[in-house]
Amino acid sequence: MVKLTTHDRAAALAAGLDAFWQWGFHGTSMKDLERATGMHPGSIYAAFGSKRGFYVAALDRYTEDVLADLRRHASETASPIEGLAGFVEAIAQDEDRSARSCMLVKTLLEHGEGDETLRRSAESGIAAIETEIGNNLRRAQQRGEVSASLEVEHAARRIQLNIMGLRSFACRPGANESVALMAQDIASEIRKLKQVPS
Amino acid sequence: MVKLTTHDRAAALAAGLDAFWQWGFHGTSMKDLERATGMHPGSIYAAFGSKRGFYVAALDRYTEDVLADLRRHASETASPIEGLAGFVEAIAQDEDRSARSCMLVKTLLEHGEGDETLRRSAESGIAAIETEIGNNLRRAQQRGEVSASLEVEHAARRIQLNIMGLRSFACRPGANESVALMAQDIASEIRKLKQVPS
DNA sequence: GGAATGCTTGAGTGATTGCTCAAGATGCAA
DNA sequence: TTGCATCTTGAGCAATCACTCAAGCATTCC
Repeated sequence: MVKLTTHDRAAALAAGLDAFWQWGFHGTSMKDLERATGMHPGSIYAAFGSKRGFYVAALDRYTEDVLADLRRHASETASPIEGLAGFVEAIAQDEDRSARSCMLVKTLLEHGEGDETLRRSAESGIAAIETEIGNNLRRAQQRGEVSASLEVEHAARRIQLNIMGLRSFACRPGANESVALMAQDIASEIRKLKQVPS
Repeated sequence: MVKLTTHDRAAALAAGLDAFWQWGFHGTSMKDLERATGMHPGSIYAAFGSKRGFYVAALDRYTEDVLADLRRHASETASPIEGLAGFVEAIAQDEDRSARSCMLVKTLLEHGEGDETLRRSAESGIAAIETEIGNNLRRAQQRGEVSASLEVEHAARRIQLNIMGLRSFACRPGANESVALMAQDIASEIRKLKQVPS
């Protein structure tokens, strides 16, 4: 068999994600994607089927990245709560991406009404992240770090809402310092979950 | 002098806002705007100068609407804190618009990088709303409803971040019930500002 | 009525959109 | 080397994009 692809699919996905992340789905033309990936139109269509297919693949990759990041923070401390708090604090510190919104929220807002495929794709990513946050909270319960009576799903949703807000807030021009403050606020609210009379 | 416009500018703005709100700037074509407003291209350009000009005018109108809504809620109770809490609760109850994101956040995310004009326009709207929330908090301080030591600007930003998150969260397909719960959470957090030892 | 004024009209502009596909390049087995 | 299979290439497709402008129209003043 011949080699499957000359172009590195992972690299193309990363470049495409970057472009879509900057300019959105409608704002990114195939010409932009050709420039970003260094691929010719035919190759892009061979690899991803369509512009929409490319977007979905890039979005899936984004979700994987976020999940990996969450797990990395969780593995760095014994405390799952500290892991979550650290994850939130890191959002404000990442210089490259702190000024960028959550790609999943961006997708949801751009295609809130209309493109069902992309909306579903975004929703499943958001649900996966919510589940992962919930897993951390449940682990915290098992360790006795957090009250057993905590409604995990509700709390996970609340944390995700905060993250969504934080990442959107971070898009405001010149919001750097206040984003850091807000991240601290949210992180300390997460840590308050620990302070339960045992 | 002849009559200035056959078409009602306010009605055109409302229709245009509705279209842009659904499909975003890039996702809404001039054809869509013609259908939505019932105007012909020439008339739209005579009234608003360009597609971008139309968008900015619609966005300004949106900001005015939100500010008016905030003031209405504030005027309905003697307590500014109750006014803010009621405003947040109402987001989940508005059936037409509860599934729609904040138009300002949508603009910010769609043009996070790139269109300076639209980004500035969105930022100034967000700043105006933040100021209005701050005014409410300051009024609450003057009434002794809230601690005089509350950092008003910080608290206003925190509330707005919550609202941004809530409105984005509300775009998730089938999130109605949990949006209502989240809105209750946020409203009760606002009310907690009242519980200060006097 | 006639002229002047200024909005409305919509066919049409060139540019750009997402996408295709025949031709060329490349790699491997025999 | 030959033949086959696969991948890459990029000019070019119809459709759509934002936008224009000369002609048509309604209104008002004299």
